[in-house]
Amino acid sequence: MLKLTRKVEYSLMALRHMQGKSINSVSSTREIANQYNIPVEILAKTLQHMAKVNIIEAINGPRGGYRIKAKLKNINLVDFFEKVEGPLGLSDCFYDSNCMQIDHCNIRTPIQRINNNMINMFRSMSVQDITN
Amino acid sequence: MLKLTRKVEYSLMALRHMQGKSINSVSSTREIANQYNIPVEILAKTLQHMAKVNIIEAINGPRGGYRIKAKLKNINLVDFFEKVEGPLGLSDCFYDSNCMQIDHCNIRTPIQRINNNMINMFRSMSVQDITN
DNA sequence: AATATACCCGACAAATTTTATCGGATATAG
DNA sequence: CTATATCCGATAAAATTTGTCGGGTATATT
Repeated sequence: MLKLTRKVEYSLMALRHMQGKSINSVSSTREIANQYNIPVEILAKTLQHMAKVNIIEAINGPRGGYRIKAKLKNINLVDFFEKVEGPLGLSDCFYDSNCMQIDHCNIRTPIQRINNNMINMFRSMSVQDITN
Repeated sequence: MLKLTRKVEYSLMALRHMQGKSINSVSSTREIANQYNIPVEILAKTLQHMAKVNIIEAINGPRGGYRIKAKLKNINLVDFFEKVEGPLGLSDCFYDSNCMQIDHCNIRTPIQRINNNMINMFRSMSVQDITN
């Protein structure tokens, strides 16, 4: 409960890796996977996804790879988590409402308060705060 | 990702339910399960567990049930989550370290910072803040 | 043009975690 | 005695997360 997924972790690790390199150099999937002991195919998907949502960009062909495209300083953690993993929320009922308890639930409002606190906390941090 | 489990939700719902009743009256598993549309057997286990960690206490026999035992005001959410669900942490590596990446990981420290923020946030709220 | 390297992507499979069920036990009020 | 309620380990089902496979496209280099 309350854990990051590997997909998010791998994404952050890759971003941090790329950020340590000069601006125009690229990092290949294999290079990153080897260095951090990540299964190549999983990392490949993860990076493809980050490219699709424009956080990084892909350079095809030999000597290709990925490099950072977005300004990491301008992406807060809520945006990042949602781009990588989908909607955020301590309970599903805050974004998708077919819950058996919906009519009887007596803790929806209080949990929403905690949820808001959590969201605010994540929104106050940028991806760069982590990859730096 | 970052969701509460049903066990935690059911626990909070039950506590809130009990808190709405007079001090010495008890609530049976069946009563709570019916009212909030929770599978009886699951709720039974959940309540048994809460009794074992002394948050509530069980009264056996007919006309028995559970009632609140601890001062909910004095239990912060970190303690509560850990009593109900076990250790808390955005990544396993903060409490159990057999991770393949441990020697290569480049985001351990930054994630620990977020983790601390989250923990502090939860520690600043009591169970009573939710059940009231 | 051929080749080797690297990204692209859908479908599927394994593993893990969460959620739920079953069966039979003990305690006690009436 | 009996009915109601808690107790509890074992197991099964469901959902989610994590990982694999197979075949594709793009392009730098020779």
